[in-house]
Order: sequence, then C-alpha cells, then structure tokens
Amino acid sequence: MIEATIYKALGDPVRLEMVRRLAAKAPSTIGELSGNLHITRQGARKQLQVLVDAKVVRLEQQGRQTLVTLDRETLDIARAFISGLERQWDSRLAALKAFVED
Amino acid sequence: MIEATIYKALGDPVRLEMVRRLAAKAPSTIGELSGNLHITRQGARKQLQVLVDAKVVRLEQQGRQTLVTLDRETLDIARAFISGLERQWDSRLAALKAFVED
DNA sequence: TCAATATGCAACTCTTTAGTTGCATATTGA
DNA sequence: TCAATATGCAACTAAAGAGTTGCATATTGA
Repeated sequence: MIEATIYKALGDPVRLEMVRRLAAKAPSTIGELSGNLHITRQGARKQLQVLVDAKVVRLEQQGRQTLVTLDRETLDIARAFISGLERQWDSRLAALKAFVED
Repeated sequence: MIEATIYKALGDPVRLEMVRRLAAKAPSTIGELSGNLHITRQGARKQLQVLVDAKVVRLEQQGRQTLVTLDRETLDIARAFISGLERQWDSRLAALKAFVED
C-alpha cells in the first residue's frame, strides 16, 4: 500500500508546513523551506528528505542552491484514495437505507 | 494542524488496512478488524486505538463486543486539505502560464 | 451455571524517528 | 580571489512507536 508511505510523510506538523509553503510558493529553495520551523537547518533537511522519499516533493539542483517542488501526482494518489473510501462508504449507506425502506 | 494527526494515523499499512475493511463493511467488531493482520490481537488493538485517537474511527460498546465505524467527517477533513493544496497549486500554475504568455 | 467468547490493561523489548552538534564542500558575487 | 552563501554528511541522544507476552474481566449461549 503505497498510500501509507505518503500519509506517513504528511503526518508530521513540520513536514505538512513545508508542503503548505510549497503549495503557496513553488519552487522554493531548501533554505526557504527550512527557516522558521523552530528546528535547526539540518533537522529540517531530514524532514524534507522524508517528503522526497515519499515522492511528495522533488529536488532540482540549481547552482549552489536546490529547488523544491510539489509532486502533484502524489497528492492526487493521496486524495483519490480517500475519495475512494468515501465513495464506498456512501454507497454502502445508500444500500442500507434502501434496504431499511423496503 | 489537526490534519497531521489524521495523516499520521493513516500512515501505517496495518491501520490503513483496517480503514479499508471498514469502508467495505461497517460496523465491524474489533475482533474482525484484528484478524489476518499478521500481528497479535493486542498489537492490532493498539493500532486501532491510534485511529480512535485521531478520530478516524469511533467505537461503540455492544454487549461483549465493540463495534467500529469510520468517521466520515474526519475523512472529509483529510481529503479537503489535499484538495486545497491542489487548488492553490493549480491556480499558481495558471497564473504563471498567463504571465509567460503575456 | 459455566465454558467459551470478546475484550481490556500493563510491562517489556526492539526499532524507528526527531533533532542536535560538528565539520566539510561547492558556488558565487564583490 | 576570497569571503559569504547554500548546502551535504556522519555520529550521537532522546523520545516515540510497533509488537509481544501474560493476566484479568465482563458477557453470553448451551
């Protein structure tokens, strides 16, 4: 279940904040993403790597800095999985309702 | 960021499997959810509690067994957050495209 | 009424994760 | 060309997490 890896990556306040920043401004540099998180640069870098490993974000070297962008496809997978659960859930509820009303 | 807690709860194969089972058949008993996961009943129970704490599922005592159901509202929060990220992302891309084409 | 069923709680081990410090290196603008 | 900038890597500590074993307890159907 690849989705578990994605949710795990999103399941941390620091990493989720990075993702929010990227949705608002991408590409950002690693430096930009690492600031104002109340942890050290190296701590932030490790968190960023979790997002990279889960393919939530991608890195691109550019001279002495590294640009970070969101991976839209991965977000889609995460959203689609939940949507699927909800669809199943809703159709089961509808079936139950029909049964009761019968 | 309440969403981090939800994603964290979903970010584990065992717990995600429980959620899948519940989407397909709810309510289920704790016993049903705990079987065939290659871990002990008590191990499964601890994982289930993580879902309860994140309000992904709800428990309801019924005689000697406990029924488990999905919390549809929590799933909505999780899906809506990702949808929001994607909307932001898309509108930024559109703005960039318009700028370049200008 | 009693054995089987469905569950709970606590203590423990092992692994993973978060965050730190310290040091190294490539790039760039003055 | 050299100091400032932007980054990387490794070793370490402390905390959190996953899973186990062992034992207890309430419920229920025969």
